[in-house]
Amino acid sequence: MSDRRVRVRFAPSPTGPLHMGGVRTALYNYLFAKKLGGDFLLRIEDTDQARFVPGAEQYIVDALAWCGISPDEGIGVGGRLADHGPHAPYRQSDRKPIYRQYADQLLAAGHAYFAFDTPEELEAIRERAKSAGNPNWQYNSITRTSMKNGLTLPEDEVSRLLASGHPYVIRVKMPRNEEVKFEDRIRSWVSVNTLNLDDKVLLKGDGMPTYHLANVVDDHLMEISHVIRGEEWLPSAPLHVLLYRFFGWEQPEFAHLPLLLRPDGNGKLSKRDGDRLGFPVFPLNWVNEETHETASGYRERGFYPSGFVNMLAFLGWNPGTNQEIFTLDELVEAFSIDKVHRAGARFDFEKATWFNQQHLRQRSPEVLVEEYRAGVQAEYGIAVSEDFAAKAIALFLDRAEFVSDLVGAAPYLFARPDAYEPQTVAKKWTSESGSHLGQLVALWEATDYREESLEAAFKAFLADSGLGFGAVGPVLRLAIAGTTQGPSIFGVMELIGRLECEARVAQAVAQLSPA
RNA sequence: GGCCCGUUCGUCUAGCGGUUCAGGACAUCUCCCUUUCACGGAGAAGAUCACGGGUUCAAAUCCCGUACGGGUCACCA
Repeated sequence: MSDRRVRVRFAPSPTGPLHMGGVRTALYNYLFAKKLGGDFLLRIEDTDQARFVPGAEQYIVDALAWCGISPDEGIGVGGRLADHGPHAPYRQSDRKPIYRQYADQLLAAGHAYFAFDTPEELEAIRERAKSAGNPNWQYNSITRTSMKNGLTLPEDEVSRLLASGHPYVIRVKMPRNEEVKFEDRIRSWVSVNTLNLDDKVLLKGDGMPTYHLANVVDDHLMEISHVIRGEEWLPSAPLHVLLYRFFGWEQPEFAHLPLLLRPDGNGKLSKRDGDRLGFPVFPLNWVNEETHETASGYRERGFYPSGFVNMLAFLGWNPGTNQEIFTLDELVEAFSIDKVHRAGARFDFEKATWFNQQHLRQRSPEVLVEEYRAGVQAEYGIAVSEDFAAKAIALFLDRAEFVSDLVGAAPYLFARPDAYEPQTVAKKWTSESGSHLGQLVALWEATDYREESLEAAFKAFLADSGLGFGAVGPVLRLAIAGTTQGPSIFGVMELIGRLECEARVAQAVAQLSPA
């Protein structure tokens, strides 16, 4: 549109935890801004005081910080819950005094008017209309002529009502029959006739602006160049276009993002879907203060922010190449708003875990070692060495999607088996098994107890005794790990060491081949 | 219901008038590797590009209808 500096904003309302759809909206804004060398701001839209939820703002800031989506301006810069930037404050409740003058400006220009109808009166009218067969009564260019407002009341009556403190709102005076067109960056031209639009409230009875006024005023004041938001805003975009026109302001470019759909059935993914579908819908855990219920988050589920963000980016966007694994910085480089898909994207948790698996494998070894050690400490209360961690990771990385898999998949690295897989015992453990293991233990005694040596000695034993791998291998696994699943058993043995291995063999023999 | 938006394998998507009887990824299945489980490798199956009309020498790609899906219709964002 113009050559002004790219400035975008993410403007959530603190009515609860931010869900993943919101995070994706923030992400696309961020990617767009960073790709174009612009600014990404976080503004809090808390004009509805009734719906304010304590902790929600902090949650939003924390969630974005975890994802690495860092605001340049507004709230949450540096992960802190404070205003930062030349257009402060960035919390709309703190900007309350600003909006009135703009509503007055519209009033003076004849683009808005006072309305004195109470919520109760409106409710009654809607009820009446509904029973008369009109399910959707609107305060619009037709009905306003029979309502209690600045357009129908005599001037002195309006002044009297205003002076007497009668509650009122300020509504936009929607033009009667006009085609409003704007070019959406993702959907191309969108056009709506004002016949279908109503006289939306701009300034509420409590003096607070509604979203429509606040968003237009703030976007203008904060020099926002592109409004990138969810598709649920598309129906009210024409109103916003009209407001820019009424104010005589340059209109930002619009881009309405496709919605995230539920994996089951239909409809958009909502906060209420929570854990009901077996996966988190929030980036971070959220504890409901009233019910004390916890809604689970991707972070606590073991996701890396990079994997989570990568997955989100691909829900509705694609670089046009076959590359799917991206870091945040790579996403910035590859991102283009024009490649955002138009249709809603159904979320698939399995693919989400695949993304994390890919990111797990791309972790640097040093970082992974530290994550592993911390995980083992937390899970088993054991401090393992870096060397141990590195070896364990090498052994288990191929079968893990999360760090927690690395830690949790092998409890037998940290404790003796307390049970032996019954099916395998029944199938593989014979009267000879104890003797075989005894001979192996003796053979291994002479080795350095490294994976290769253990395996070599094992093979030599098989050759000498004429036994097949199947006769002894599973038995050995059983004795050491209790299960037949897992990586090279010799690698596991090296890790846990000779003493422990011998003790485990003794335990298995005692339990499975009682003398 | 009105208005708006959308519709390519089960899912996420590539494709922006011809070189595509549609490519990739996840999931599924088969085989190989591994006498385990994974990983990896090779392959298979899976989309008459929602349907119907046009436009064009030529359409998944452009236009119009229809169907279906979604969003939205508050002094909520």
